[in-house]
Amino acid sequence: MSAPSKGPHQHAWALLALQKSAPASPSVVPWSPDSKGSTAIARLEGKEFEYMIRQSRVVIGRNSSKGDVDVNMGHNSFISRKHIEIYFDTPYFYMQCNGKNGVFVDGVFQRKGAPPFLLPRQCTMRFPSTNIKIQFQSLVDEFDPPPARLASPPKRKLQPLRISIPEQDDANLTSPFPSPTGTISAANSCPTSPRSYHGSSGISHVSGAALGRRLGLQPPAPTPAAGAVMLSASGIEGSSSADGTKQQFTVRHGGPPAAVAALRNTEIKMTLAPGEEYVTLNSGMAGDGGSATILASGGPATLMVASSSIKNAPETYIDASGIIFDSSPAAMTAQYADDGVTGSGIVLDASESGGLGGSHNGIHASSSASGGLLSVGAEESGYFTSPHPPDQPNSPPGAKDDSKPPYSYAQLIVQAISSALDKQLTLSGIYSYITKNYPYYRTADKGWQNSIRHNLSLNRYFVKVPRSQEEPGKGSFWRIDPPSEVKLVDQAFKRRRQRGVPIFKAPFSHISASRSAPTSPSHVGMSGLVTPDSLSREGSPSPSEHYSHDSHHYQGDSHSYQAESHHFTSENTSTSSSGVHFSDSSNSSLYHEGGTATLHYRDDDLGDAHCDVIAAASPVRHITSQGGKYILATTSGANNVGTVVKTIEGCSIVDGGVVKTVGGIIEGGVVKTLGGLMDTSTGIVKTVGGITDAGCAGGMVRTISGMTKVDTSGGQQVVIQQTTSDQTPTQVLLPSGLSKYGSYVSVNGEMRRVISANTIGSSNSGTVNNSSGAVNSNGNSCKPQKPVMLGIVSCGQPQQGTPSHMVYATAISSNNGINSNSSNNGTVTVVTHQQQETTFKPPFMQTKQMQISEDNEARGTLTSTVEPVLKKPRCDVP
DNA sequence: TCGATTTTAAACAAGG
DNA sequence: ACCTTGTTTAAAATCG
Repeated sequence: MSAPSKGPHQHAWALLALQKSAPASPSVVPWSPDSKGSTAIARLEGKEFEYMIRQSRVVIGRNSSKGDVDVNMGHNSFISRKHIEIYFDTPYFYMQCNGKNGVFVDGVFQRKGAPPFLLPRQCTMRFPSTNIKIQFQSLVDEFDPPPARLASPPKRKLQPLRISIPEQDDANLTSPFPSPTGTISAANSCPTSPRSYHGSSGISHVSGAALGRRLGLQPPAPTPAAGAVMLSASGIEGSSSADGTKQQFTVRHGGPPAAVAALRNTEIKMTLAPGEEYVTLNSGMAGDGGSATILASGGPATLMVASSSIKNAPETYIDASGIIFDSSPAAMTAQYADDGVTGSGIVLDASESGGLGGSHNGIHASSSASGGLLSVGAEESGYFTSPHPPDQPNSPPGAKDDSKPPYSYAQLIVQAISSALDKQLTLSGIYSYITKNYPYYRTADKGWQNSIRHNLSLNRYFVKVPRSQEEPGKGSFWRIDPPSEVKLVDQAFKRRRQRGVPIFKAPFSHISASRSAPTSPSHVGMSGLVTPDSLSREGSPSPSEHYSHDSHHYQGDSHSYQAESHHFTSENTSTSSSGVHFSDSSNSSLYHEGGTATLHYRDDDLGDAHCDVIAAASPVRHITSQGGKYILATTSGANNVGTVVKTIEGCSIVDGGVVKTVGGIIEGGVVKTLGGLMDTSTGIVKTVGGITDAGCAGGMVRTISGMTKVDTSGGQQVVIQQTTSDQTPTQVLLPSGLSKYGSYVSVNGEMRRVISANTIGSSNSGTVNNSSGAVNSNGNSCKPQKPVMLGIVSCGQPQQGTPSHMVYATAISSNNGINSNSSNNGTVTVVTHQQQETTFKPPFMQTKQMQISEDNEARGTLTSTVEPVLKKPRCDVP
């Protein structure tokens, strides 16, 4: 697709190559003002072109109908028409940025409209959000910009100074914060101070090291403004003096416990020798239990990541593969202005960050409530959630950026959709997610978008949801086929073998490669790794596994392989046996509720997985997934007692460090259901995905498969539907016997909260009924309104032509556990998302009444036929 | 080599 | 007229 050799318009740049070429190492030539137009005074070099500057002013941007520029970078929405102007004012070159996204000069962000920037003799400019770079090189021999205004030193070879931090005994690693401290002082010849960070008051705590293995610091934009810069990363704080001659990094406690613990008693001092551009700091920091590396490039290192700093530093660039900070205020606002994101997130961008490269990630500073935790992922946008490719510490700069992500288009789509708050995205939203998280796709080449559309259309796992009439905008929303959502999401971040790339880099290899500190306990004894080869394909479900219905669709269809092709391996993903494991449970407690984080698959060695952090405290004890979400069940603080962690639909409890349930429901400390249940007194697992009727220890196990009788006393219906309010999740109306506030209904494993009958009857606020005449528990008719629920509540996996199927419905009374006063039959009305088989019109809502004939085995069977949710009917079958 | 899967390209239609 | 969105066909590329 973006292969340089292909594509029609492939590189308008090629034209530029015709302009003229200079020797690979252009010789410095004297320049005189009257030599304009004949003698090259500077040289620009892009990926596929070279441009000799012969005039005093050059405009770099993209051609448009309004005219051409001197250096056309090709069509790219991230590049403005007149993005950069370079002009010569004897004896220096200056750069003026007019592009709305700004530009990086040697990794330093230059915002739009900033004062003219004195270019060093040689530098690299990069257009934000792209990997498009231009090398600038002055050919004027008088050229010798004064150091004081040197933006940043030209990139030279990384010459890390490695400093080992004394290791601590493992026992102490997880113990809570003793008081630490050490300093890193780095003499530095670069005299700049960061710009407008509003002083240095805020001590920032950044816990990115949880995920990261490296910390990289990049110089801030050179501004005359003085003021120290505070730096904090995982308990490391630092500052640069106003004169820029010295940097001070102080390791303190004050970050999240784990980070603090990891760093405690650590004293770090290091000095940048003259000429040194980078300092690499290896420590036994938090995170993978291995190393954390600080890369401070030649300029004054600046790091601004903290809750208190966010508003002052709306953008921080961080290497996704590690933690590389490159603070650049305003850039993000510009960059993401189109998305209405204004500075609440931190963008990761590492194309120039010390050669570590990385895809975009987002981090989001936490509130003080979490002790300065910094979570990864800006939940607000839905775009900042990001996968987390494994490090490639020794890869060349930009290599990772440029490389194609090891995910199929189907996976990317799932990633995108699942990252959205409401689990749906428009096509353009999907594009945005991908381009923001995977720099590879930021090229002007649009072929991949075609492929995305192709996938959406062909893949039956993707369902199109029409916008409501009131909703403006073009295009439908795309969702993931609800019954498959968990499975797909779970697979969405599993790497596959890179197509065309023979060597698959094992996840974790970076850890062992870079780690100088002891392996964390969770890594020790890690076993059962499988070779990536065994998963290099998006595995088809094994025949014995569930979802066998898949094979029933489109049989005989010559293109069935396409409609069915995007299989994801079927695994148990709904409980703790999902195989998802935190890579470092002992001290990586840096995840923060509301953010996102990266998990590792321990059992299959598939590398990192994305997750939404529903809740997290320290240290993380357990992770599971449910409903496409990952849940971190944790304990709190030092005593590990009694932290209740809220999850999506219920909550988990950790009691005395023992996980009682994950993703389950707890009321009054009593585990009600879901996600596996254990008698903590005996350690005996009581249920798997089931429920008990009372407290775990003494309660009778009611179900194994998460289902029990639906109470139909009074002949009332169970109505499952959603309110009209977009803010409110799906809600469930139950008969009086069950319709108690705080009750839950589970449909196909998805827990739905029960709407209080009283609430419905009295206010009817926001809760609607469908037109089927269902009534609430008071017998009052609810206001008939069009249900807006699509897809989320499903009724099992309907099979074409199958007259009945199971409905996995669980109803739980909040008061007395399972309501025993139930009859044997009931009716469940489920609003499903149907698509007509014979037409090609958009799917429509359908309400089905389904009889549940129950037995005491707590399993019901739908006796009515539900139209198969056939997603992609073909137009013509030969 | 073969089949399954995935990617790429492109034609085309509809709608804004 | 142009662009985006969406569907569909066809074929190339990958991979086990």
